[in-house]
Amino acid sequence: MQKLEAFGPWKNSDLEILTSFGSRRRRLTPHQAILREHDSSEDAYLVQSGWMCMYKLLPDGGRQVLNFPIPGDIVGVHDVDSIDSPFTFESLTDADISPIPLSLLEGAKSSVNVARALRWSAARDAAIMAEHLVNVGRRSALVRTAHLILETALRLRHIGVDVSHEFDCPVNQSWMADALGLTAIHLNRVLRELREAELVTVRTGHITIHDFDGLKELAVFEPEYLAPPKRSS
Amino acid sequence: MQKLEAFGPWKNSDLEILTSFGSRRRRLTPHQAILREHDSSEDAYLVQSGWMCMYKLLPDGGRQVLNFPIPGDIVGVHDVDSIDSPFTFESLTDADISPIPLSLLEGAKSSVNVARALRWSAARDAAIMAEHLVNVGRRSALVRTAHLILETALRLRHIGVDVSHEFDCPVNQSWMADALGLTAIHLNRVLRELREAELVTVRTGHITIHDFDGLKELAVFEPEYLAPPKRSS
DNA sequence: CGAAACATTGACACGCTTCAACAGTGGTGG
DNA sequence: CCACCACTGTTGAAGCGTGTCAATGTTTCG
Repeated sequence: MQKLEAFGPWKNSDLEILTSFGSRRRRLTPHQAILREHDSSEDAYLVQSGWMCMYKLLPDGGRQVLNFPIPGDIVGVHDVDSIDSPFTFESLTDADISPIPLSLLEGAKSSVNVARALRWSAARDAAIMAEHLVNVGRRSALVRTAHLILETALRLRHIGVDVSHEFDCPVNQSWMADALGLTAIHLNRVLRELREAELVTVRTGHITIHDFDGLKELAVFEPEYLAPPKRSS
Repeated sequence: MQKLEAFGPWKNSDLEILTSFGSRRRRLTPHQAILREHDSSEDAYLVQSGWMCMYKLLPDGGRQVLNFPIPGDIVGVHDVDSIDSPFTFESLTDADISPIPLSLLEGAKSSVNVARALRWSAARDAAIMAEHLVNVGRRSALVRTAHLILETALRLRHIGVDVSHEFDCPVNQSWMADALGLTAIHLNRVLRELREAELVTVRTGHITIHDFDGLKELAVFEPEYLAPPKRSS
């Protein structure tokens, strides 16, 4: 809701639709898989609380995390006819998610405002993925890590989390490494560097940012791709 | 059209819509930028002929290629309200593209068949991007390169190019390296390895596959994510 | 013919991975 | 309440894959 504020003003009929997205609800414990690679699903999922994770596995056991969805994110908007999900989708923590039938999602687009919000959400997810690819393909481990931390902080801020100094982040070093295309061991050393540079401290479940500007400068972070939409009225 | 065959049977009204996508047409010479990062655009683009390229630039001059769109691909389906494109979109060769107003694209979804085709196209692009991220994040240079070559071959096959033995590919080593997150120099060595293993030969503008199965095995290539939709009738 | 873009090669440096070991931490059952 | 265990995090040493720098070859095209 926080995330969608900028789309207002909302009509009552719109709000009804948005509420309907949350009508069903599924409570999850950590590491419960909602969707596995090649699974098919008639639902998308709105994350209501908790941290989730989208990833792909390799035959050799390797893992590439695509994204860490947080509350307000919608996951799994695939083609209805396509058989398989391209990724696994599971909980990282206790979490609540709302399955949304894809047919309902399609129908909801009859509201111009809702359609616009969904379009924006999809566009933003694609932009995040593109930036992620740049991160992994073309930035050093240090910069890459700083970038991910900043992106995460900003995404949290957009859903109302105070991130100015420190915030909860249940992503452990293995998972973070698998998002960054690094080994957990090397990530550990990178995190030490960031700590010793007095930029940011990552502890289990918790991130403390000591020097926001310094981090931004190191990461050459340009936040536009995460920006909420301009109020169009 | 070739790509969309599986969506049939098409009604005449559907075909009219598809034809309308190609009504305008813009002819391009190599390395003409259609869209730059942070540009805004009211159009998406249907590639009619030629090879295109989507990429992001870094302040230090680095470049990460996101995709090489080929005929039949639709690029730039962003949120109408969002100000900026997350990537640059330019021609690699002589090319023809059809700008499609996003409003027209939205309107076209009133046809169930067209809407379905567009949904599938978007889902597929996302799947390609996800696989690309896995490639760059978690596979060795050799495997990664093999994978990109196979993906490219298959995408060409889906639009009717005979790819069984050899095919044209105007992507030079610099661009290919920037797609793979490698330096052009190292890619050159990797290509030599692939050639000496008698798997594939990449020459300027041309790729010859000597051993399709060997390549697939090396790349651990799973083609499902590129698959055309199941005929649903 | 000459110039520009592209491809190729060698030597060397460095970032990241690998393997191995150990320390901290939280949860569980005896 | 404590002992134990699983999970997570931390550190060191060594090796390898990829990047960097510099030079040369090759192709294309005006």
